Amino acid sequence: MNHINFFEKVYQVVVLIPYGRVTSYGAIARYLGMGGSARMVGWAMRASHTQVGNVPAHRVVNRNGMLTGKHAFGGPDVMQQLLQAEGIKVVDDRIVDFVKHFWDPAKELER
DNA sequence: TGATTGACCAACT
DNA sequence: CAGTTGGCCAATC
Repeated sequence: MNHINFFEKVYQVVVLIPYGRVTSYGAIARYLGMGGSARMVGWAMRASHTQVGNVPAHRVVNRNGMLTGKHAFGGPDVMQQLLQAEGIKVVDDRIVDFVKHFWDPAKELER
């Protein structure tokens, strides 16, 4: 029914990320059935933070758990601060125990 | 309108 | 092991 854009789909998934959890661009892209469009997820996120602000984009990082988009939050430390505020430890722009905090939409929402 | 870029990922060399 | 290339889709130049 809704002809939802790729961006809308990404937002829907990202907003469902629980507190203190993180996920990756590729995981979202795969969950949406776009495997290779991981870059678009990042593109959508960057747009989302400027447009809405309700999207916890700081909970979305790359596959290595590295805060690649930190600079898009208006400051190089904002994203790290937000994650640490949720109990996620960040060292050297990378999430500690990333796998432990990792939240896979295809696995949690899935099926 | 064609070419380039972009908060990525995986494979290949 | 590190650098390059291809792929995905959309937005910007």
